[in-house]
Amino acid sequence: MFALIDCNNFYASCERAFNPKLMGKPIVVLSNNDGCVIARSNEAKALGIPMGAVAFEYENLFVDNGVFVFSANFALYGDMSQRVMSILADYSPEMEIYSIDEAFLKLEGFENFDLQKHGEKMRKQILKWTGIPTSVGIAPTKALAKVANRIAKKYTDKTGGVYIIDSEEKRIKALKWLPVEDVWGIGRQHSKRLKAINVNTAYDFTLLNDDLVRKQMAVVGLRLKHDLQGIPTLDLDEIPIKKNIATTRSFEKNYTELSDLQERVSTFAVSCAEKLRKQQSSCNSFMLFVHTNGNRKYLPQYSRNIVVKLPFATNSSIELSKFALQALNKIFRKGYHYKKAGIIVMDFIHEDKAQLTLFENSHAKHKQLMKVLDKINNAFGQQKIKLASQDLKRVWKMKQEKLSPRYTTKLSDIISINA
DNA sequence: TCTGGGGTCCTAGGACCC
DNA sequence: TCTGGGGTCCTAGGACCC
Repeated sequence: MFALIDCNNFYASCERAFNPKLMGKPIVVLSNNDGCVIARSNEAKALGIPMGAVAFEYENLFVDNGVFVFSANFALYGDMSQRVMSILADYSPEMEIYSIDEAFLKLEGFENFDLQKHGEKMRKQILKWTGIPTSVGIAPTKALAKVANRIAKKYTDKTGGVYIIDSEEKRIKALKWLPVEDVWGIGRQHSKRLKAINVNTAYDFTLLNDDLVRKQMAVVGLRLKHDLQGIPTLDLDEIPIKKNIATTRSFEKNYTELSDLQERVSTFAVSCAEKLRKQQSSCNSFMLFVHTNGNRKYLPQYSRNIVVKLPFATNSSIELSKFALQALNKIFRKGYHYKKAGIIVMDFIHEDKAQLTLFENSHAKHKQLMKVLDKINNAFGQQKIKLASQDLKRVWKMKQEKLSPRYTTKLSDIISINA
């Protein structure tokens, strides 16, 4: 059996965990630059605030309904996620961290366990130790565990937050209940096409013949169908080494000068290099893009990307930044209002297995240097040591007007309690 | 004034090889 | 009238996820 544990309204719940006054109150969390809504508490959902709502368009509704609004506090959410995951790791030797707020556990050899109790115990412990409410779905396949999780979440009172699909009747009942567009792996495009041929529920989908599914949705769709039928097809992905890493940002205002973009791009490159080193990868190529604000149709638009094949694999901040700035010079055009840029590094190789070339190689001393750099930045806070090409003065500032304290990762932000 | 950021996988088609 | 058959690698684009 597989269990899927999903944190309920994760970002909103993190904010609430440190601020009990928010219990039962509507909460929304905004994206970077306070742009749009990326998380909502149940109370906020009930007010009809959709996912992705543009914040300034909903300002009145927020005020009128006493909605508590937060800027995204990823330092807090990341740390809370780690706490939840480390608790879950004790519940099975095989675990896949699927996203910041979800994990699959493989329950192999748990035949003599009462899985309902096992699930309830997880929920209880996570809630007690972190303050985060969760839902648990358990089923013979990953896709069915997703379905079970949905039921557990929707009918928390009835299910105790844990739902198990362990019989054919339950499987069919669950699939008939689930609209096809809510199936994990069936998005907007596919569900539109499926509905056109009168496939409205997950159950209808499992009745289609293989060839049709294969033709319309490729092997991905076919695997999903089998998994929903209860034939285990998707297995745990245990050690996810990333194949691409990106650092991209919208700017708080428009940039017109090359020098402004240079500072930001250099910082994006440094951030990508740090993430590469964290998983011991080096990249062989990267893509840099810049573009203007697509929502400002009356301004001249410009959007360009450039893919750069590096002469050697690297994860050195210095080298990556240098190449990124060269690339920026190639695609920058004067006279535009730039709103967003980013770097995506690709084509990875283990940092120790990089092929040496005859003429040019990653600077040998950089490896040591980066080690020291990471150590210092880890100990004294991110960005303590920067490259000169980065934003040393840091004149820019992300719009984060409603940022909560970093309760768990910053010494000065830790709550004091008078007892 | 104001519109996020990060990933994965698959397929078709082109360029190239023999 | 009629123009082969088998590969690989790469890229862009589309679909999906959180």
